[in-house]
Amino acid sequence: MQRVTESTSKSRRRRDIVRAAIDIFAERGYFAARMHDVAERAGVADGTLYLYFKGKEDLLVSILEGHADDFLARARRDIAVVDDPREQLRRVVERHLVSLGRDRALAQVFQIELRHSRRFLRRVARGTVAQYLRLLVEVIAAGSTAGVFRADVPPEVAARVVFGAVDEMVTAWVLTARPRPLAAQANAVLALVLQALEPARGETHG
Amino acid sequence: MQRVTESTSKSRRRRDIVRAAIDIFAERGYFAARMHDVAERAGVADGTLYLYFKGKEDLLVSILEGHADDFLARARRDIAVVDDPREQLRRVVERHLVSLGRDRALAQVFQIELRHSRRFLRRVARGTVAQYLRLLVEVIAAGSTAGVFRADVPPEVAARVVFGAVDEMVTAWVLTARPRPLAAQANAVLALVLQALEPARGETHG
Amino acid sequence: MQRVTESTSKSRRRRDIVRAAIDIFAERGYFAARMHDVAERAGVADGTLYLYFKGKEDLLVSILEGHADDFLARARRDIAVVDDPREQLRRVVERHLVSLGRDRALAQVFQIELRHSRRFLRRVARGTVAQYLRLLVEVIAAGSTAGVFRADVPPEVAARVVFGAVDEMVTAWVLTARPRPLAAQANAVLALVLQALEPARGETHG
Amino acid sequence: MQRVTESTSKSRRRRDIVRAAIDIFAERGYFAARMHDVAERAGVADGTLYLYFKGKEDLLVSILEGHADDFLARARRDIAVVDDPREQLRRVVERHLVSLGRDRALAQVFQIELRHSRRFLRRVARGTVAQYLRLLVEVIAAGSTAGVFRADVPPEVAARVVFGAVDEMVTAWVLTARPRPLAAQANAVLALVLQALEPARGETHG
DNA sequence: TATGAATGAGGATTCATTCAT
DNA sequence: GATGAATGAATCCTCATTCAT
Repeated sequence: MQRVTESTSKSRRRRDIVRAAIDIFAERGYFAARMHDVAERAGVADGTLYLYFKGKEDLLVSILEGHADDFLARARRDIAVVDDPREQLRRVVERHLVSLGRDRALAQVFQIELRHSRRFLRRVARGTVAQYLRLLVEVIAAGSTAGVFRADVPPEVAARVVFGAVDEMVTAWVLTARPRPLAAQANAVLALVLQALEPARGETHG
Repeated sequence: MQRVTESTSKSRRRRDIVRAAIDIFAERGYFAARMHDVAERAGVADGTLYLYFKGKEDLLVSILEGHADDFLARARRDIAVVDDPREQLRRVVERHLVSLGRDRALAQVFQIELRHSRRFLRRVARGTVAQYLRLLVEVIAAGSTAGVFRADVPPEVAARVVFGAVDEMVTAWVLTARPRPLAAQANAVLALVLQALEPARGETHG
Repeated sequence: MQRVTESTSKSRRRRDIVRAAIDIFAERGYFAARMHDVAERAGVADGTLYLYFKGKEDLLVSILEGHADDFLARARRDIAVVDDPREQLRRVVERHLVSLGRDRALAQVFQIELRHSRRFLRRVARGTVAQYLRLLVEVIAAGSTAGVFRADVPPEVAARVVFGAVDEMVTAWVLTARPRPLAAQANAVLALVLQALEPARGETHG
Repeated sequence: MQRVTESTSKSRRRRDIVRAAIDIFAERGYFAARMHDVAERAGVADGTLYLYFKGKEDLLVSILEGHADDFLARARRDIAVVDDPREQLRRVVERHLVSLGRDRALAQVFQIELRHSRRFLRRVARGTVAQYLRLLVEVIAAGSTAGVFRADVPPEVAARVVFGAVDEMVTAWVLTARPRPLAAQANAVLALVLQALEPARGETHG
């Protein structure tokens, strides 16, 4: 039992630190943020941060990894519970908008801080975004095969277009002073995205 | 006559510095780039940079403004020479891809360095991107009125979706080690974007 | 009986820690050495070190005291068992070289780590070295009286010259990658030292 | 002319910084010394130190090199002007004691700060001290050949014994609160050293 | 205009030590 | 006694910018 308590207290503290980092990074930006601020917000001493993370950069990466895995897992589950690729796409896009739409500070870190340099942008692009794109490619390819999505555009390009459209909505939302809920825009985006993927009007399946 | 020469030499030097800055920022990233590196590449002394620009940040902003205005002017001209909104959209998107596709260092600065912080991202979003979006909104709205574009989605959302899609293509290209020409992807993106904007199948104009 | 056991186990653990400290200090140097390393090498927890020593500095001082007293006691015994001051000097110098020559890590701590700052150098100089010098002064003064050592040089200076010569041999040995046994140089050093102390050629004891 | 002025002012500033470093290192010790203190003492800004030296360690090494080269050059000249190896040795030892004896702060840096770690001790041992020992070996070997120094002890050992003896005098002087002039001890040390090197009583040359 | 030497603010990180368990 | 997680003080160095020449 003691181990459970220890373990719980340890991961709780870790979570506290990550939360503090998200908020501080979102408030001041990654570069302007001082580790001391993060420690203070988390209610620990400066040195304690280094018992849980290798350094400032590791803290930023941990934010990414901690949330990206979770998002991807949920998105995969979304896909698993329905068959229609159009419905799958709808759910994934909604998940994307809802996930970030409910934590603005986290969204700021994802849309801005995690892309502050080529190195980081690349890390995100090759990690989370790459996995996300693979998911979209699968859905779109399946839709093409099933005849509900067009087949005349490479699914990789289509997936990237979908991602870019949604990602841009999130970025715009993050930059807006007093935005409407992000998820409120889901329907409009989906209307466009789903129509973009429809089989060409004359296109016949088979 | 001398004034002309001086003036010419002056603007030549300015251009040299901006070019050096683009290359250095692209190579090392904005933060890692040192003003000394820029001065050296431009073949001037450190202090000379400050005769032409207020500082490092101004140098970055100048890159944006120097190229954005030009791009926007050309895009407006593109629109002026044809009537069909679909063709207008096609030309603007192509212009976007071609403009950045022919100067990779510049594209890196646009897609990465100019977005390294919320402050800069916002500046771009409220400046160049805002104007670009207005252009797209005009085209899309005109298309809706003309019945060649759907009217059931706010043109602001549609414009942002188009921009996000194209922007994502550019970013992906910038991050690719040995990419195919950026413009080669124009047709696929346009096929998706144009279909996304088509009037809904049952939709009637008027 | 239990007290004996406890006490034994206690001093054993103390010895383990000192040994670990000697080795770690010799390997990494006093400053680079971390208390955590010492604890790990000794097989105890970090906090345990502080049950036996006041701190890092105390650990270093303990190395000095633990071995210096022993060395001085043995040197005094060496002197006690022979009468000829020349033989006494020979034995003390040999003892010096043999003592450090058989524990290279210890020698490194004595020759280097214990002198890393003026404060420490002074501590050694006023403690162990001062006692050692007194011993040499006694021997040399006795030799002068007995007419076997010169009397025209202050015994304090002579003692310091002897110490300096031997100390330098040890330091050189400590810095050599694959040295010959330190004691192998005893004869050459002694030949020089003993001749240095001989009565001047024309000098008569009177 | 301007270049001369520039160059002069530059090397003057360099000298000022080195002087400040010697004094600060001697006062507080290398580790306790803060670069800010050195800058303040030298009358320059913190950053200026880094225009002349790579860092704190380079500053320490520069003290060594700046003075060691000079000392060695002078010692070589001392040797060149007399023929008798005994007189040569006398002059070198006197030079050693006088050089350090006239700048106590410098002597502290040489005897203590430059030996604060195995790395530094080794650097000194392989650099300046090694060259110094070579010098002594030459003198001693020449003396052996000439029959004025004993030949039954390796000149390398003899040189090291001489160095050790003198070095220890300097260290003791550095540690003394209100010492007599260091050079005052030259004669006593030389009396010992020179007698140590005399040909063995029965030894015949050739 | 051009130069480039000088300036000085600013923060991540380490690790000896403590003390609640 | 033993543990080891938590503490927090303390500083070197970089580099954008200035300004005397």
